[in-house]
Amino acid sequence: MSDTEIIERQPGEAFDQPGWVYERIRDEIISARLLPNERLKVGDLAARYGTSTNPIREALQQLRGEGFVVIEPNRGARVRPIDETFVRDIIEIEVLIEPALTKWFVSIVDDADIERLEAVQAEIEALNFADLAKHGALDTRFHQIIYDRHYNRHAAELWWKHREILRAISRRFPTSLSRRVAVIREHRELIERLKAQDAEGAAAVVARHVEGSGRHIIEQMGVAKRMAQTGS
Amino acid sequence: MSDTEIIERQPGEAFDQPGWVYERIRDEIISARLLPNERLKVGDLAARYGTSTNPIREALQQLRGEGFVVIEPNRGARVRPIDETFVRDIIEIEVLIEPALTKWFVSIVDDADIERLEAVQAEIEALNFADLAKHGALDTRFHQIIYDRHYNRHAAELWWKHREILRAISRRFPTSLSRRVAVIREHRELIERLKAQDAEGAAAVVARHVEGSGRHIIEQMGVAKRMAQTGS
DNA sequence: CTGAATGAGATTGTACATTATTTTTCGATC
DNA sequence: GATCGAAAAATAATGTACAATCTCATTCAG
Repeated sequence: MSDTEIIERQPGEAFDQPGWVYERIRDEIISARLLPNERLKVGDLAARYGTSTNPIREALQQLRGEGFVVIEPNRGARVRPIDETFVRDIIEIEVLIEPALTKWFVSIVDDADIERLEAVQAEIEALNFADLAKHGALDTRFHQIIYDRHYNRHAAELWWKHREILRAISRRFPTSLSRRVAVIREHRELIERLKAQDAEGAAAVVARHVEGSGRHIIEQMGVAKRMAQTGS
Repeated sequence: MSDTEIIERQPGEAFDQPGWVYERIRDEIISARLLPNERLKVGDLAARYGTSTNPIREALQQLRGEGFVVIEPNRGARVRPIDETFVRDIIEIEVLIEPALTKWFVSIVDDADIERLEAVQAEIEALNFADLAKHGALDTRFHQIIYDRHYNRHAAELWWKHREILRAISRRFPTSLSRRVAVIREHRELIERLKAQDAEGAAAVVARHVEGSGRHIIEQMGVAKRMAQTGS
């Protein structure tokens, strides 16, 4: 572990429910505060989070199930690297899934859906990327309107899981100007296609949207990596 | 829990490694011996498997991460239903992913790959569904040849996870004659398309193959359900 | 009949014992 | 004197036992 600070459990926040340790470790992995392939010793983590070892062990098992951690028998847990390759892999899957989900949405979309999409989109444009975390939340909500109603819960969950990873990663980086423009434009285009009941067109827009988002994140990760190499 | 038999840990088998409890519970969920939505009490399970509660708790957390179990805070774990809907959802995702993986495979396939595929296919045809479990293993190996070499490890893992679920489910049911014929035919077709470097054709065959496999499993599940209703 | 108190049952957290692995030490051999 | 290897100590994972907390059902007073 790079630094050995102790994380306090403050009663005010959501630090009481079982599972708060899981949230923290997961966040530290995704946000790269825990380095790729770093060993995760239950003793260390327990001291760090001020708990006994059991909550740590259970959190690590859950993270293993989700693929964030690799555990070898009798040898403990390691951080699975969240690198450009990982993002590329996720994006490739999303490029397949999201258009498919969108296509079906066209067949059930109604006026209320459109209104909600336009409302969120208006918020996004009003915010104009001033607050990255908030933008991420809004953008998630935008797409969630489309995917939440889908009958395929498994696919929607998979999207959600991938979404959270990508959101956590991109929280670390600025959004380029060209990307900002593209996001706004593609969202508007998507709404238009949905209004026009154009399933193929909507799917195509989403595919571009996802791919562009992935490319942008990977680029930013590359920049950050080069900065880290030359900087320190 | 329907029956309260105690599962012995026999040293001969793989019953010693940490994680053997996980395997067992997972298997019992997929094979429907643990009923959908059934409560999973750590105390009961510990008694059943002859361990203390910790291994159970960790297994449940891992299963939660994988989506087989749902845990509510302070209310314990429940079996996520593995029903027709679940299978349909998985298949829909696989219909998207597997053709994409196959397409890429066409661009790197060599003679050795083809030979391996043909060898496994020969084994499958020789066995001719005489042993369902063995057929499942062979069929998995067949497709694994194609997916294992893919650069997108995340997609390959997803396929593997889905594959294991479907294999465990279909292990419970017989394979209809028409499905047997279709499996053999489609495998042969796939090999032909791969030989011909026909990416689109290969992808189309795989899409049909996956869809047919899903349809068959769902049908069998429906039959079994109706039998259970009238039978008992 | 409603609703708060109570108690059983189950989950979650803590402490410790056991077992496996890794590192270190020490001695034999080249 | 250096190096390789085996034994032993240290470190960490895994398993067991138990305490504390939460939930839910039941009971009993108003």
